[in-house]
Amino acid sequence: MSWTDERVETLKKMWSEGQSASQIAKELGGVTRNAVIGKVHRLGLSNRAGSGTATPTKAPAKEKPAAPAAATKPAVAKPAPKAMPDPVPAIKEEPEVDENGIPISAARRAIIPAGQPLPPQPSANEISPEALAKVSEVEKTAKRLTLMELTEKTCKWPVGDPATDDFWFCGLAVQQGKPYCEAHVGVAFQPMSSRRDRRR
DNA sequence: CCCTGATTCGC
DNA sequence: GCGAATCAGG
Repeated sequence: MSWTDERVETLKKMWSEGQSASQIAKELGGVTRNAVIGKVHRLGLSNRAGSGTATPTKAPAKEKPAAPAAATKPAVAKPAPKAMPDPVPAIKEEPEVDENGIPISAARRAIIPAGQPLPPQPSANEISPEALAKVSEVEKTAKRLTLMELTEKTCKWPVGDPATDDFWFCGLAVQQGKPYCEAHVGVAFQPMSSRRDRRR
C-alpha cells in the first residue's frame, strides 16, 4: 500500500480527530501504526490539539519563528477563521430512559469523563438490536460502581437515574482507549449503518 | 502486558 | 519517502 491522496487525507482527518496511530492504521489497512506515525511526522503534523500529556517528557523550548520579518504583511490580515468543526447534533431532550436502560443526554453529559474526542450521540441513530440486547445483558453482570470507584479501566456507562438511589456505573473492563466496556461502546459508538437490510 | 507516540536508520 | 525496530512513557 502506498500513501495515496485519499489515504493521506484519512490519516490527516483521523489524526486531527485524536485517533491513535494504531486506530488509523487499522482503518487504513495495509499499514502498521509505525507507518502511520512515520507519515504523520513526515507530514509535519505531529502535535495534535489538546492535552500535551501524551509524551512530553521534556519539551525543549522549541520556538517556531512563525513569520520572519522578511515578509511584512500590510496587517489587516484575516483573523484566520480556523476550523470550527463541531457537528454536535442537537440532542433530543428525552427525560426518560429507553426500556433497555439506555441513558439519555442529561445523565450522560454530566458523567462523561471527557476522554478524547467525544462520544457521538446515538440521537436519531438506530442501534442494532444485538447491541442493545448485549447491553441489557451486561447490566446484569455489571459491577455497579459508584462514581468514586471508577477508574480508567472501568466502564463509565451510567445506569439509572443519577437523582435516585438506583444509579450506578457499569464498571466492567473498558475497551482500550474507550470510556466504556465493549457492550456499551457498541451502543455509544455507532459505525454508520446499524441496520442490516436483509433482502432476498 | 496492554497501550501510546517519537526517533532512528537501512532501504 | 517509507516503515520496522527501537526507544520512552502511561
